[in-house]
Amino acid sequence: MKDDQLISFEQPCPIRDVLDRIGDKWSLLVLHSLSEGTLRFNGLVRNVEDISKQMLSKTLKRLEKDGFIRRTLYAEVPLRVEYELTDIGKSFLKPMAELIRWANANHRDIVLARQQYRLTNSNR
Amino acid sequence: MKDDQLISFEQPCPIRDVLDRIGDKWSLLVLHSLSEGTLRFNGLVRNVEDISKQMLSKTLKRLEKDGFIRRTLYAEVPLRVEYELTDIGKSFLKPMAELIRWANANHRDIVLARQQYRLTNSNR
DNA sequence: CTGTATCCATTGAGATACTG
DNA sequence: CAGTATCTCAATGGATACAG
Repeated sequence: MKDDQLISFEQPCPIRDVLDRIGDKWSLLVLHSLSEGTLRFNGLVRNVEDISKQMLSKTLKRLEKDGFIRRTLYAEVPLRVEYELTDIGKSFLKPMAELIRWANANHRDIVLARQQYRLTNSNR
Repeated sequence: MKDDQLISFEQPCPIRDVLDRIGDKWSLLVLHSLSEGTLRFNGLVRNVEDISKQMLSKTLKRLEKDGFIRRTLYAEVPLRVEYELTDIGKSFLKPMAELIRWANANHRDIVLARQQYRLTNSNR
């Protein structure tokens, strides 16, 4: 596949479709949390900084629906539910790590560019 | 840097900050369009499938503000404006290509997982 | 040619309270 | 323990018309 054909515009566009899932506020953080291993619901609440139970619930459902994670219910008392990455989820860790690495490495430059932009366009 | 420290929760979290910029609907497609070289406004409108002038304008402004692209105005008649990637923008192409490659490679599996999920949970 | 202004519909996200 | 229901607010995105 040639580089200039990386983005396909067939319906639905894969990159658009994938971005719609992981481009939200929490998905990447949840996936990262699960990269170390299985976690329970409240474990994720504690592990993912500042996420509410409600947003975690929604995020987990979407990720499960798209096959990134697997939900296992143990009918015990009290209830136990475990979340873990599927093969799809695990394979996604690699490009995700690249993205995170880039973000960490370049965040400072972006912040500086933003400041410079504000200075240059203070005459708005 | 250890892998489990890839995501920093310092304020502001770099990955959150970067995702907020490129996680929207058009940024990635615009950056990809510019990866081949300089383009003018209407060139981008033609190049980026289905984007409206208004969304292109907003997207370009954000990308410029964050230092991903550079806008050059030529005061001719008629007006000419050129957009091109900055060094930050160019360096971002690498992790972006990884992401796109993954999306293209795994999109089919995601669609299948989604169908399977619907079948399994038809008793909702 | 290169945009901006305005209005509107949809979605994401947070707070709180409640359930099996 | 593991969620859901409801409400509200803010941000995104799209259509159309207008402007320098």
